[in-house]
Amino acid sequence: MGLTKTEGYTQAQIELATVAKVLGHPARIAIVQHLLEINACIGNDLMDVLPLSQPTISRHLAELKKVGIIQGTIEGSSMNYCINAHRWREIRQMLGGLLGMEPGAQCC
Amino acid sequence: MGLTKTEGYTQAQIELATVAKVLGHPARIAIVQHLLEINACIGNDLMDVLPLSQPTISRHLAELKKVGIIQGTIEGSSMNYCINAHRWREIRQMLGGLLGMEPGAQCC
DNA sequence: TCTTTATATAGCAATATTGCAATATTAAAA
DNA sequence: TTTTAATATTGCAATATTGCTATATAAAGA
Repeated sequence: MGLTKTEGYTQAQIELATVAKVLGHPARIAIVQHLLEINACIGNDLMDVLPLSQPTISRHLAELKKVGIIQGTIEGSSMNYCINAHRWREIRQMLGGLLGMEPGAQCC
Repeated sequence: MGLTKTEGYTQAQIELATVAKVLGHPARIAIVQHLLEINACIGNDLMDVLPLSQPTISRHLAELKKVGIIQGTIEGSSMNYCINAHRWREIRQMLGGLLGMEPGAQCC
C-alpha cells in the first residue's frame, strides 16, 4: 500500500501526525532550527548548512511550507523563508498537549 | 533514493527526526494517546480502537517500541504495552526544546 | 492432547519518500 | 540583450512505508 488510512481517526490525530511526519526528517529539523536561530529570512544559504543539493533542499522547503511551518516571500530573484510564528505556536500547542501528558504509574 | 542521508547532521537532529517520524502516523498517535489516557497496560484492545488489522497494529507497536516510546512485557499469552515514562520525559525535553523556541519578529 | 486466544512474522502489492541531474523560470547585472 | 544567480520543477532510480492475507508461535483452556 504505502497509503495511510485516514478514516477512523479524529481530525486532531491526523493533523498531529501530519505535522510530526514533516518534522520527521533531519534536513527539515535542521532547516527549522536554523530559521529559529538566525531569526532572519534566508534564501538558499541553506546550501551551506545542509548536505543536500539545491533541488532537494527546495523540496524539503516545499514540504515545510505545505503544513504552514514556514512561509516564503519573493525578494527579487530569491526567496525569503521564515517560520510562520502563528502556526508555530499552534503546533507548539498541539504537540505540547500530547507531550505534556503524564504516563502515570508504570505497570510493565 | 528513499534513503535518508545522515551525514552532515548532528546526532540530536537525527534523534529528533527519528522520534518525530515515528509519531508521524495517525495510528501511532492514537496508540500513544490511548496508552497515556487509560493509564494501563493493554494487549490488543487496540483492535477495538484502531481501524486496522491485527498484524498492522502489531507493526505500529513495534515501531513505537523501537524508539523506546512504549515497552511491552509478556503476560501469559498476551502482551502488556505501556508508555516508557522515562523515555517519554526525554522526548518531551527534546521536542519541547525545539517547540519552545520563539520565532522572533516576522520578516516575510 | 486438541482447540482457542493472542500475538508476531513473512510475503506481497501499491504507494510514498528521498535524492540527484537536467532543465525550466525569473529577475538582476553586465 | 546576453549572462548570471537563485529557485523551482521534471524525470528517474532506489528504497521505505503501509496494509493486507496467510502463516507461525506460544500459552491457556477444554
